[in-house]
Parts: sequence; structure tokens; C-alpha cells
Amino acid sequence: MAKLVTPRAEDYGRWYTDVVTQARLADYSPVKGCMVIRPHGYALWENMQKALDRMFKETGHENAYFPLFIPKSFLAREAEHVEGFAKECAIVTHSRLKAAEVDGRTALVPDPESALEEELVVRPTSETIIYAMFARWVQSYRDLPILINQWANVVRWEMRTRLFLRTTEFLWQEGHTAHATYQEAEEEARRMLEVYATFAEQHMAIPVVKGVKTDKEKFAGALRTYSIEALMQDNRALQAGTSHNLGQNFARVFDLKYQTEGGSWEYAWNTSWGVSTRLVGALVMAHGDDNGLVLPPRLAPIQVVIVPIWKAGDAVDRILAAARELHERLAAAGLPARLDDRSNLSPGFKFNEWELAGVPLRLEIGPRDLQANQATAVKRPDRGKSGVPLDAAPERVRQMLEEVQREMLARARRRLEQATFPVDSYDEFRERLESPGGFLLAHWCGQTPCEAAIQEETRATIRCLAFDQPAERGACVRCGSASDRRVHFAKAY
RNA sequence: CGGGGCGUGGCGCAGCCUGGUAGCGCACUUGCUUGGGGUGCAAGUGGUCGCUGGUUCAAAUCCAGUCGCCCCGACCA
Repeated sequence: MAKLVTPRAEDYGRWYTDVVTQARLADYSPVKGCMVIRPHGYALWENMQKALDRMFKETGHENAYFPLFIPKSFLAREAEHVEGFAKECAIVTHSRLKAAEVDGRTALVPDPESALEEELVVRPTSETIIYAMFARWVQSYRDLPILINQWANVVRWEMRTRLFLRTTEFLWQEGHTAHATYQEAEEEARRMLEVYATFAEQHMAIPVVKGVKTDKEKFAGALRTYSIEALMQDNRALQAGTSHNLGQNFARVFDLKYQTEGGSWEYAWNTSWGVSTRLVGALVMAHGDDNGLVLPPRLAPIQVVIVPIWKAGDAVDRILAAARELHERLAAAGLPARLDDRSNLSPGFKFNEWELAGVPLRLEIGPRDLQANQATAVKRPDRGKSGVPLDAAPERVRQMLEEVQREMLARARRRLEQATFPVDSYDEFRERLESPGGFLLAHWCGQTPCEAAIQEETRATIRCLAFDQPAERGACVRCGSASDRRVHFAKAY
């Protein structure tokens, strides 16, 4: 197994790939740009799904499913939308293959006879097909709001891919809603952003900056885009979730209208919001270390691993029996635990293996522990050791898992605070962006050309205009024009 | 699409400069051993060196082409 390099090193990308593959979260597949999510990685995604689903249901949403294929003409209807996605669409042109002679060999080629009358786009996102359906479902104001979520795969033909962070095909959820008023839609978009922020902090132990995107960065076809922005350990930002107020842009082109109480006809107001398997990558980059993955207990597929330890001459049977009993009691208490009783591997090997996999808590049980009627608990993030009386094990383990969850969030929050820094001159901006990086709080004139020039010159983008950023008079860090607030700049993934 | 790097057993690599018919570590198999931080010993299995063509008595090695991958950018969740 290759030795991991430190997360801070220049070769952060290599460290990231090593952790993802060695912790068996995912592998590159024979299909370029597409990954295989392995059971460990998928279990992590499933835990995220469960927690998110619960939060969506609590806010009144229902799950549904729409087609993978979208008629090309649907995509074309909303001008900004098509411009944003046209360059990265996979498209289906034929419905069957046939054998044919190519360069003297028999090969499979698309059967020209089967060319589709209208080509089908593999969904890069589902606004168009979903709002086309909403239009059929809605006649009256009584039919609103519609609050739908879809768990699905989407395809975006990106130029460069990276496990979890950007793959050609990825898994996500996309929420789509229709409302009678602008106000309701706006509240919905903001509500779901809050849901994402809560999920990131409480489950992923990743603190985020909430805010609104600039026009340049907003979703293609949206009135306004909100996002949560997280900071990775190499001090680059990652957009971890988005929520859009789509206004009436899609309602107009798909004729999504309703009759009001007063009898007149109005276009509905839409929102859409999503998070993807990218969050798994965020978890790796936000918490991982030299020993591999570090998973927050609330999302870890295995929260506790029990490693029995013995020497020749010890009462192996008694140790194993105690380990099994401990395992059963933890399972009975609803704690996802795993007993590693493999006899051909040394304890040290197991320690390293489970640490690489990110298991938040390890319980060692050997002769010395048995003597003291305890197990030795070791927390994954800092390897902090303590004795756990066997009698009180489930309760103590639960407490320790909560501690780990809290400590991980606290540590990530400290990192975020330390890496968020006000800058007032362009020189300082460029210097600090290179090292140490992080979020640079700088004034900006509000003009897109200036924003684009800064990106061109420094590779920093405006991540968002944070909600909690106080008003403050100042001068644009690049052009010097008046500004009334600082915005979050960073290099981003 | 630009810049850099790399393709040699399942994984990580050496060998290439200076051609002579493939080697190391890990993993895997078998047996014993060991066990509180990647146990140790022994015996094994597995590769036409990315592909195509050229030079040569002889190519992993030299030449040309081609395909693929990784990293850094542009694009993006």
C-alpha cells in the first residue's frame, strides 16, 4: 500500500486520489471520466441520502422520478439554460446498432435506419422535463405548491474529471418546486439552502458560508442562485450545495400557468436545489489526514470497530468471547459496529487499515483490558486513548462518538476562521491567495467585468456574497470603485 | 484544447542513457510462526514490457506514429 503524502503538500490532488482509492470509496472505471463507487463509498452516500431525505420530508417534499432522456427541443427553450449546458451534453441519436464492414473488419455501427426523429439529451439536470410535466399537473392555484425531489444520475461531459468532485456521470438529488408567488419561491429557495447548511454542519461536520452567487456564477436560467461554500484543507473552496430561485423563466417557456382565486392566469414561480456525490469528496478533503479518511460518526457506515488482541498463552477464547459480547451489545444499542476477528493479521495492521477507512472509534480488547474489565477506546481524529468500562460500554461509546462529531466540527470551524482573512489591496490579495489561500474578504465594485478580470489575473472567483457579511464602505480591491460590502473570494474546485 | 509527467504480473516501481530475451517490494497461494501500531521464516503462482510499424543477427531498451492515463490550467456540482 502506497504511503500517503501529507494533505498540505503541493501534491494535494495525489493525496486525495490515494485516499479515495485506498479507502475503497471509488475507482476509476473503464469508461473515461466515470467512476465506480465501491460499497464503502456507496454506504457513505446512502447515509447522506437518508439524512437528507428525512430533512426534505420534514420540509414537506415528496420523492418522484422523471426520465433520463430529455428531448433536445426542451433544453433549447430557455435561452440561458441551453447556453449553459449545450457544451457538455451527451446526446442519443440512434436506437440500434448493426454489423457493418469497416476497414475490412466487421464492426458495430449505429444503424442509419434507426436515426431518431428527435435526438435525446441525457439529462445534465432535469428542470426542463420536470417543468414540462408540472405544466400538465397545474391548472388552479389550489394545485400549488408542488414540492418534489428526485434522486437521480445526471451526465455532464466535463473536460477534466476527478473522483467524486467532478465525474462525467454523477449521482445527486434535485429538488423542484412550483409556487403561486415570488415570495413563496424565494422563501423555499432560502429554506432549502438552510437545510443544506444544517446538513453540512451537523452531519458532515463541515461549516459553510451561506450566500448569494454573483450574476456571473449563477445557475444558467435562474433569477438568483444561493450556495453553501466549504473550505478544504488545502485552503481551496468547494461549492457544496446550491439552491436557485428560478423566477418565472421556466414557467414561461413551458407554459406552466395557473388560474388565481380571482380568475386570472399567472405563471408559476419555480425553485430548484441540489447536492451531489461531490459531498463525499468534500468529506475526504475537509477531514482526511496522513493516515487516510476521517469520517464524522453521524455518516460513518461503521462507527466503531472492535479489535481483539492476544499473545501466545493468553486465554484467546475468553478475549474473543468478550469481544463478541461487546459487539452484540453495541449492535443491540443501535450502534453500527464491526468486530475484526481475523486471525491472520496483527493488531497493528488492523489499526492502520481501519484508520485508513476512516472509522471514527476503535475499541481494543486484550488481556490487560480484560483484567481491568474494560476496553481501550481510540478516537480516529487524534488517536486519543481512554479506558471504557465494559459494563457501561454502549452509553460511553455513544458519548464518545458525539464527542468526535463535535470535535471534528469545532476543528473544521477553527480552520475556516483562520483561513478567512480581510484584504484591502490587490497586491496583498494576490500574495495571500497564493499562500496561504483560503477565503479572502475583499471589496468588489459589483461589476461583472471587474469580477472576470480578477479571475483572469488571479484565478480567484467570488464564491458568494455571504448573508452574514456586514455592510461596510470601501473601495473595490481591483478598480477602486465604491463598494458597500466585502465578498468571499477564493480559489475553488 | 494548452503545459508537464507516465504506460513493465493485481498494486507500486527499477531496468531504457550504453540493445543480448525481465527484476524488486507489496499483494496472492501453501505451511509454520507471530499478535498492545503496517509479524517473521520458507516454498510457490502470476508478465509476449500500452498498441502499430521501422532499424538490427537480436528491441522493454533506439526511431516514427498511435492510443490511454495522471497532474497543472481553461469549463463546471
